[in-house]
Amino acid sequence: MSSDGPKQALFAGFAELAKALAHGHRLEILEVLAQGERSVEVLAGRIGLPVANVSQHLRLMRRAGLLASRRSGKHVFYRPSDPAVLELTAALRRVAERNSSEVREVIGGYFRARDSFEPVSRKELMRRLKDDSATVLDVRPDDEFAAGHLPGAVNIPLRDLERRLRELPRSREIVAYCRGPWCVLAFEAVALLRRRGLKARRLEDGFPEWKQSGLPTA
Amino acid sequence: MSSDGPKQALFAGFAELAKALAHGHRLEILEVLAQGERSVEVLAGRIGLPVANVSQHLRLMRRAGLLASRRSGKHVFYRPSDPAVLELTAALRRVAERNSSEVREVIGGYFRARDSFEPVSRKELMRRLKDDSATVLDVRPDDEFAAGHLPGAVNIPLRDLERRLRELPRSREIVAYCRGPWCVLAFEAVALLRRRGLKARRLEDGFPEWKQSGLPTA
DNA sequence: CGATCATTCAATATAATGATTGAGTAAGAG
DNA sequence: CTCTTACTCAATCATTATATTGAATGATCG
Repeated sequence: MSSDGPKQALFAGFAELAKALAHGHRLEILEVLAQGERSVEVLAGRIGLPVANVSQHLRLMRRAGLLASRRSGKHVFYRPSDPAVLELTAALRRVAERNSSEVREVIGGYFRARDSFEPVSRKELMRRLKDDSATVLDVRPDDEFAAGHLPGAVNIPLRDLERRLRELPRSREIVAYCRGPWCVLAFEAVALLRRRGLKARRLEDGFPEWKQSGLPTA
Repeated sequence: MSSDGPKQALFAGFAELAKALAHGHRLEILEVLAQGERSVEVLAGRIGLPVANVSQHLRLMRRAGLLASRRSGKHVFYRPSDPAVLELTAALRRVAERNSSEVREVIGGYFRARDSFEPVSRKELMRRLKDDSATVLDVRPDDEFAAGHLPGAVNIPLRDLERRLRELPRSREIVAYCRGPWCVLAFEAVALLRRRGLKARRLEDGFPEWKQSGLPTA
């Protein structure tokens, strides 16, 4: 795995870590785990892959040092081994947004169309929470909501949003969020709400970023 | 390259970027390029690989968005496309230092032995530059020194250090630095200087980090 | 223009990675 | 103790990555 000198050995070690990140499914797994620890089975269901395959990816990431796991009864729960792991994925995202033509294309094509208005910053949302001038909507699945969410947030998973529209105020502005800056759920939610005539905007990123920036959670 | 939804397309794009980082030689190339732009040939010589091989790696990284290039006469010069790229490699390093057992082993085995005293922080070095209580030693090759260095630094490439020892003061403390936090050159330099009875310590990281933190350069 | 130099491209062999399948293991339930 | 559940491991095959070689391109210089 390592060549001769300590220099090469170090770079090989860094490269191992990067390899562990270098797969779409693994990044997707990491995004879900950023919401809170999960069992292999739940993860597999969430991202639509066979359990054995997810188990392989998890093992690889654990070996590389990205993940930690604990056993509780029949279940094994995985989680990011370190907050620095989330900073690493954030750094990856930032570079990709700005410098990867493929990524910029997707952003320009899909996301831009659904987000004609500016997203709400964390700071601005904090202000609006204080003077109670916005309804915060969490569109993640309920188990992720249960593992932690923004203070005062209402949880309506995206798949239920259409038939539970009446639970939302028509006059107040709604701020939707989900797993992270490019999580599709919040984009879809905002688009749906606007089509139905509600005032909706999107939080600039998701729950993990909110939590990591030290803001209060529930 | 991308599967169905925009979500998968995005993750695939992020993964492409991570793949471009996921090779020891490519990280080594990036470390050199972090010092300043370089031609393919010089790079190949610096890290000891065939030119064609380096060219392949460079093309791959440029396509992924990590690098930019410009042609000048017969030479093509490559450089990191964005300061965020260096932040990304720094994030990778941080996670590896703390969570990769392989990396921790190399650090514990090789580097720790050569660095029994604490490294000097950028802040501390700034203070000591102001009251002129330390000699700053840049042990990188002269072309990297020429492309930018710490103010007042003396350049003695590591390979010349032994025979140019008399150029260094025996009474003042010497602070050595090179390309980055785990660059071997500075470690070796400090070890050599101490063996010869000089007072030497290592800067906590290298020139790119100094520059990126906004401190003055020459 | 032809020679030379720096770089890239194309072709190839070798090696590593990823998904799938089915068997294996650990913990709890009955 | 056996059965079920949740996960991991091992083996396979298809795909993709890497290094090497030699040929092709692009730019300068005599």
